[in-house]
Amino acid sequence: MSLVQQRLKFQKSLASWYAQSQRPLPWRTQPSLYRTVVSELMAQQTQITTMLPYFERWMRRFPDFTCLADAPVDEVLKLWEGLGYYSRARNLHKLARTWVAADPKPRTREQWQTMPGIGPYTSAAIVSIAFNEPVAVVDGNVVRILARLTHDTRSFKSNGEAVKAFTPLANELIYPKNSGDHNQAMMELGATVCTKHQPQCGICPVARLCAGRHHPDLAQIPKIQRKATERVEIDRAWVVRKGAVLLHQIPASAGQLAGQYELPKLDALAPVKPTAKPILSKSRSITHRRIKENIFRIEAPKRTPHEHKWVALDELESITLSGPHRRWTRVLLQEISGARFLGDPCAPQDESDWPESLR
DNA sequence: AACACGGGGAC
DNA sequence: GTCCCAGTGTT
Repeated sequence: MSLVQQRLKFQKSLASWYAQSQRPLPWRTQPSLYRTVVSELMAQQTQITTMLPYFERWMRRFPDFTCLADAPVDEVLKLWEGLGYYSRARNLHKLARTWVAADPKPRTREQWQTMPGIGPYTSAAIVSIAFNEPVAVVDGNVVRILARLTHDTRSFKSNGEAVKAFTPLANELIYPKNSGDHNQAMMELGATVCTKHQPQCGICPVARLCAGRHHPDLAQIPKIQRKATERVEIDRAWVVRKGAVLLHQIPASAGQLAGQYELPKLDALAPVKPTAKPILSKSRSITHRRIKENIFRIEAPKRTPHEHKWVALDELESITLSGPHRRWTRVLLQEISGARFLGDPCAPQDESDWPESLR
């Protein structure tokens, strides 16, 4: 008997488990279209426990589409600060303005998918939860559950391949009378029972329908190939003179961050690496690369190198620091100037947010 | 199809 | 350290 043939049992077992065992998340206990949209955007690539306090704070400040649409973008970004993937906040803000202006309001999946920040996953989540449209969501949780239920040991080239592979089955299994809860139940099961590490088959409501249940390799499913993480280390210089900081302007010929400013690379200014420890070390990830940046405090060079420029503090608001360095450059700037970069949503406002080395 | 985009939780 | 998280937009 295939899983699809037993889908009624599957749906029923899942639904009654979800009714009893779901976590009381704020967009479930007090549902609305707006809260559904905000929660789905915030939850993209972000664990629920991480975004939960942000969601509560957001709802206090922006309780509905209109309040959000009326807010300045800087304030929107400020409340998103720390969550990462800031284009989500910009898109959510744009979406609110679009939604308020729309008449009639978007309703179908196709209409929602034209909204900024809304792709195949989020459009399915919104229309199934808010409008009971029978469309399956397929995220990392659903892929993991379905691969294990069918004991699918294939190796997928990417997450996108895996999502594509399991979308038809996910749609076969959906419970059309309550597709919103069905979708949320699938994700809840993946988040709390069918977890990547140590799946809790003993309490799984659909264990008896699971082909992978008794296989020792269950926790290795699904197999999704990842590019090896490449590690890169970059040393940068922190040079201050008379209330100005030395920055490097990325050439206009550069592809991505052309014209923007960044902290200078250390070897462009100092022939030998300082013996003192860096005043700041931060790592960041971009796709398969892990970049560690060390910032050293050094003395001003005799000559200002090509493409470098002294930027006075009162000019700083008018230049664009390249995204990756923005937050930490502002922190350092704040230290020397004592200024509060109130206009910069990425600048930590409290001393407690500063790195240890600067307090 | 591949890559940029963040920061943190869990192991 | 590693992997992954209620993915989307751009090239």
